[in-house]
Parts: sequence; structure tokens; C-alpha cells
Amino acid sequence: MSYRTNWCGEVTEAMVDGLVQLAGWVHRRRDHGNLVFIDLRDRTGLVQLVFDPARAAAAHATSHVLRNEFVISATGTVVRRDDDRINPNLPTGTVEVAVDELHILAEAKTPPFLPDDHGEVDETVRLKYRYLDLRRPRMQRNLRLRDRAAQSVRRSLETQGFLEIETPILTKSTPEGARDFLVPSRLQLGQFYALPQSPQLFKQLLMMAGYERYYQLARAFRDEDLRADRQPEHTQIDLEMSFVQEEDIQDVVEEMICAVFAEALGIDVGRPFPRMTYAEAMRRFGSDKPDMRFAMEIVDVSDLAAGSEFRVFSETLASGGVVRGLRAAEAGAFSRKDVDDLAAVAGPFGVKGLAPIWVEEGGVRSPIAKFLSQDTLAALLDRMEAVPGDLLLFVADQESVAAAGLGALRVHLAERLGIARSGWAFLWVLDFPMFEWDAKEARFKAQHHPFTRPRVQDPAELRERPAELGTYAYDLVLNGVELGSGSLRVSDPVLQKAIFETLGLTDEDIKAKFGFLVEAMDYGVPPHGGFALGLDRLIMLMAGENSIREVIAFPKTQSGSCPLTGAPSSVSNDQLKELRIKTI
RNA sequence: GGGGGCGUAGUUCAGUUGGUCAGAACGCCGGCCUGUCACGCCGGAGGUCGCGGGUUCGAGUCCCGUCGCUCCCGCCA
Repeated sequence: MSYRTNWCGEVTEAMVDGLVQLAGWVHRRRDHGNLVFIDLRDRTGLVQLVFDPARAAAAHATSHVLRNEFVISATGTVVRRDDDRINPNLPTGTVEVAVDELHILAEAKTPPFLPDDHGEVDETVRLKYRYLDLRRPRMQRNLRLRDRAAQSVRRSLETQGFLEIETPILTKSTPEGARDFLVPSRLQLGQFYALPQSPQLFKQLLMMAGYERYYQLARAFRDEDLRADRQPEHTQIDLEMSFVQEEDIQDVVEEMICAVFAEALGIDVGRPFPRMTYAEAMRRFGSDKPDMRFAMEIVDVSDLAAGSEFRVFSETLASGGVVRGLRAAEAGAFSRKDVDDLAAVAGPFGVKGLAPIWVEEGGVRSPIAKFLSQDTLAALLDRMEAVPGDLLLFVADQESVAAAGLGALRVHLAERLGIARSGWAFLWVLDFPMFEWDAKEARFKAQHHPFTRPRVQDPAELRERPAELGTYAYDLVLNGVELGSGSLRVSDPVLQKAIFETLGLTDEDIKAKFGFLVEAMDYGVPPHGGFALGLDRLIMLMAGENSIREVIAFPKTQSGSCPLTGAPSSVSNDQLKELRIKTI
């Protein structure tokens, strides 16, 4: 038998009097004894079926048996509804299908939750029955959006001259960066593959191989703790280009992003995206991924605080720290307790305390007011652009702590004060530092990755002042979320070796870990660079969701398990024996 | 590794000071219903209060432990 001639969501008034066959799931039934109404659902939407005993006695008799989520196929005539029977809540609400013939293709148990968008269901339950959860309009919408966006990405990059090339999933463990997922090798006992944290090395090799423009919707794996925006495996739009400067790469990404928003959401996000250096972002917003949908900038008042009697200020400044503040507009009603709560937000970033100043008509109220001269206070209020009703919050600490603490506070306050955050605020953050000092391990670590081109050409200079080196590395930020990052790469093998050495790798390490890359660089490296953009995060933002789990068909819980399949799970002793693996 | 929140019917939740506190809504089952559309009306079934231990005359409620989920810090080049 045939199952369908049309999709449920696409039954229109143009088809009135036409014969259609529809197939799908029983979304809801309204059994009036004689007249029976069924909302039939497929992936395109809902349409109402009507079973009338006067029209088709057999089909009507069978319709009493239908329950939620039964799978059926129905043949009938498209009928225009009378004006007073139109359902404005349904896209197909001006028509319905008068059924002549009904086939039950599969019965269904009562589902643990109904696949509609009414009410929240515990996420574990949703994930355990993900195949039911995915029937919900919300999830259908999200996955369709994801599909449209991915297709736009492919079209845009193809148009821009890119080749899609696959790279290995079973590959070599990398020493730097995140923890690897390991896969034991049976053919070489005691040896391991790793799942790629990114196709980084392969895409650089593809540039050396002369492919010039590569891209891939690549799965990347990291064995680290999960968050709302982090999964152990995620999809990135990975691309690499040869004979380019940073602007060329950013142009390609902007063009692609604009195409995605235009084609998937019908939104023009505008180009070019604004740009800001890493240093400026940290200074003004206390974050390398500032949310540019609102202002509330961090203000440095170190020079003014230097003249105060407040010991916390003077001692911090004496030890090379800074004093910076935020102006929380119209937060004057915040209590001392509220300020304590705010301090708790900044606390995890190392901030020891917040110095508040309540700005009121004709004066201020503050525990630190008595340490400030009239002139200093006036200058402070002027610098902060304070008006009565504001609450000013100051942090005295080392620069990195003050920045991060106030940066977190800025976002928290925007949320709490209900500051409007709408629209699509893209931002390029440029010139990330090359290295950051890891105090715990007492060595430099690559801030981006060790293949990033520093803003020096002379290896000797790199060895001399690694801590100060800027790079051709850039992040793309959207609404305070890091969407992706990229860089120009090192194309000089001598410079590349100097970077590895600065990271503390010995010649043997370099040879063992990256020997193949360094060797390839001896055979003609084009200047190249690239970008990797998190597809899950992009779709999450486009869909207005707060977790990437909402835009991934089968995600993991925070402990990395899958309630549906039960993964991870134990394996048989035979499997372990074959790999010579002993469990603890 | 650390901090916060949650766990009661299939689902979402309420449950006060430890004492008829085993409850509601939706869903489910049965009956009635020819214009409903998150149909309506009548009736009914449904519980290891996450699990284990403790305190108590008595624990959903208090204490300890544990498991799971979740948010954040660390971590994520």
C-alpha cells in the first residue's frame, strides 16, 4: 500500500475538494462519540482529521481505537472549514480532512510525556525517551534550524571556493590542550589512538598539500567537564586558507555567518563586524568575550584612588594592582546584603571585596566615603558619570583579578537589573597573547595553540620576551558567547621549533609529538591560517536556547552519560582481554 | 577537585512546627457526547516520598551517607 501523497503541514486551501493521503502520529484525539477529531502530526506540522459515521462508517468505528502516538495513514478529502470553525492557532486551521479510509500502522503505549510544548519535563526523562522528545515542535524546530544553517554554511563556503575534506577520527594523542579520549589499538597492543580535539594538524597539512581552501563540519572530542555550552563531542565549522591575511579569513567567516542568518532566520546581521583587541576587551569589559548588547563599561580609577586614605586602595596600588569600578545605573535601592551577594558573584574570580558608593541627591553614602577627600570624591563621581540613584562598585586587586571579577559582575548586573539585551552583537576580538604563564606547572602555555603566528619573525626575539608577545589570533564573539577562534599559523619551521621550546618541549618531545608537522614544514609551507566555529553554540543562540543540548539530537548529561543508550557502559571480559586491558 | 540548587503518582508540582499529609492538575482507564481543536461532563485506577542508615512513641519533613540530574568555579591550547 502507499502511505501518503502529502505532508500534514502542507495541506492548504488550494487543495480543497482534492483527495489526499496523509501519514503520521496521532497528536491528540477529541472523541465526541459520533464525530471524532484527530490532530495528525508529521514533521511538517498538524492537520485535523474528521471521522464522520455518515461518511465512512468503518473508518469512524476504527477511529475510536486510536490513542496518542498511534501511527496511522488516512485517506480523505480536503474540506474548507466554515468561518466559525477555523482554528487560528493552527497553520492548517482553515481546512481539515474528511477521512474515508483509515489504517493503523502501529499502536503506541502511553508515552511518559506528551510530545507537545506544554510544560517542562525533567531533562533526564526527556533524554531517556529522546525519540519522543524529538517529536516535540521545539526540538523539530531546533533540528530543522540546525539543518538549514549547516546547508547555508556548505553553500556559502562552496561558493567561496572551499573543498570539504574529511580528516581522521582515529588519530594521534596531542600533549597540549584538553584531555584526550583514548582508543586502545588491538593490532598494536599497548598503543592508543586519540579522538581529535580538532582537525588542527590535518588542516594545516592540507594547506601544505596545496588545497588552499579547506572546510569541514567536523566532530571534535574533549574529555573535560561538561557545561550548558560544552559537550564531550561537539561540531565545529572548521576551515583553513592559504596565502591570506587575518582580514581575508575574517571576511570569509563574516560572509558565511551573514548567509546563515539570512537564509536560516531571514535576518540581516550586517557587515563588517566590529573589532577590538584582547587588551581593550579585558580593560573595558573584563572579558575576552564581552557581551556588546549593552554598555556598562568598567572604569579605571587607579589614579584617583591613589589619593585616598583607604588602605585597601593604597596598598593594592602600591603592589602594582589597579582600582576599577562599575556604575550600576538605578541600583541605588540595593541593600548592603545585595552588595554582599554581588561580592559573592565576583568572589570566585579572586575578588576579596566590593567597595560600594550609593549616589544620592546631594551626596553619597558609602563605607569608604570618609577616606576620600571632597575633590577626590567629586572626580570619582565625574569619572564614573554617576547620577543620583546609581550604585558604584569598586574593586582593588591585581589587574587580571579586577578585570575578571568586574567582568562577571557586569554580566550579572545586566541580568539582575533587567538591562535590555536584544539583537545580534557580533565582535571580533583580536591580538590574543601568545603565551600565558602557568604558575602551577611553572611553564608557559599556549593561549590559543602552539601553531599560532606570533607578532615577531625573529625566533630570538620570541625567546627573549615570550610573556609580552601578541599574535595573529582572533575570536568571534556573539552576545557574550565565544563562537569560535582562529589564527594565522606559523609557516617558518625555525620559529615553530622556538615556540615548542618555549612551551618546554624537548627535541625528543617535538619529534615524537609533532615530528610529522615540523618535517612537512621543510617541504614548502604557504602562509596560511584558519578558523573553527562552534556549530552547536551558534545554533543554540539562533534558536534562543540556553543549552547546546537543546540543539543536539542525542546529547550527554553533565556526567557524560546517555540516559537513552546507557553509555558509557562496562564491556565484556573477552573484549578487554583482546585489548590486554585490566580494569581497576 | 570545589560551591549552589533539585529529587513526592506516568508528567509538572503542593505538602506549614516531626503528628489523617499520601494531595492537586494534566495524562491514563471506563461511560456519555455530531463541530471539537490543550474539547466537555460523570466515574475510576495509579505512590519503594531517589536509595541506605540514624534520631524519635512517630520521619516525605530532622541528621549522616550515597546515587542521579542541573548551574557555576577550576578545567576546556
